[in-house]
Amino acid sequence: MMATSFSLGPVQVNLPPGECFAQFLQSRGKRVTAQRQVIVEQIFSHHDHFDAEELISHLQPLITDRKVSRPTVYRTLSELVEAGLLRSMTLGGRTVYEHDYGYPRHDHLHCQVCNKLVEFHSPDLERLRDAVARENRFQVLGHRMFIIGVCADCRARGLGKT
Amino acid sequence: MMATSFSLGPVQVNLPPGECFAQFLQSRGKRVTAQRQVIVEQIFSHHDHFDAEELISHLQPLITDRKVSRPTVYRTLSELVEAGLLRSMTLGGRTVYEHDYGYPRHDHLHCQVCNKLVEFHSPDLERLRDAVARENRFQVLGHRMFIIGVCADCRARGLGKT
DNA sequence: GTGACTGCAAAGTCTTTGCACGCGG
DNA sequence: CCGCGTGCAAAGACTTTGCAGTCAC
Repeated sequence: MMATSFSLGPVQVNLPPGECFAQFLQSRGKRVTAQRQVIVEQIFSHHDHFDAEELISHLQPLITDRKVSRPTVYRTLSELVEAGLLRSMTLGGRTVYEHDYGYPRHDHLHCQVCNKLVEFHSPDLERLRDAVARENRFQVLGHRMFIIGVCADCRARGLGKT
Repeated sequence: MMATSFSLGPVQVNLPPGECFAQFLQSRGKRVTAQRQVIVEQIFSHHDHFDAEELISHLQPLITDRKVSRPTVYRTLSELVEAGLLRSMTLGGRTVYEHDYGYPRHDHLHCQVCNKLVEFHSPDLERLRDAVARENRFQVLGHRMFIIGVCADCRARGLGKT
């Protein structure tokens, strides 16, 4: 029985994200600082999509107390992507992040009205991707797929009729 | 036999892009100005992907002569997207445009090394998209799919080995 | 101890906006 | 001639960088 309400369900992982990040840092001769720890903790305390600004607003008290600064948040986000803990995508000009550790690969439906991101997973999409890449003699590193549209809620509210 | 070298081949259209844009403008009570005309002409003079900065550099003489300004280029690009003549996507923080008039719908392989965009078309992808959207009760407006990888050229040059 | 990390302030990059003049319809 | 469109300058949104003090190891 699952206590989580993730739409795709968690994936088996050995270490909590913080540990994993610490190992990554150590393997690079980087340091495990209070700032990096608190940022990872905040990020993995719940599953959602977020951008730097949203993360910063969640860290607001720490920012105000000068315990964490805006540049450090940006710097740490890059490191987390490097470490494979986060995935990043660009959505309407800003960089949006999501968990890529303890969470299955997936793609998104993007509601143009409420800006919501809904996740889905499709093995067929990956097969299609690999086939196309093969035809074009591309080495696949990954992909990004967004289905753009209007979600059921917004349609129900009559906001998608335009 | 085709004289064009487009990777996907042109599509039948009634009007040249400039005409089409003029009609769009008129239908909205907007004006057909010299600036708008020269910008559309430049954009559709050859088929490629470009961002605002690249377009501006192609228009450099006109910019220097104060015949066209940077804000006008941005404003016109938005109008062309609205008019359905261009499609836009965000790639690494900047907005990239491509023809969406007289050219078939397609998706892209994106080479991480040389930054090249290679086009492909897959009806299967659209079917998959529609099926996923239906499952999630989304009204489909479109999609964006990027296959991220390393192109054959870059791999041949040994640049994809990391 | 020493060098990586941080906060701060400032700069960068891309894009948008306010405004007064100019020109299309 | 009305008012949309323009160039200009400036602001804006988001992100990065230079630097000197600080802290992890």
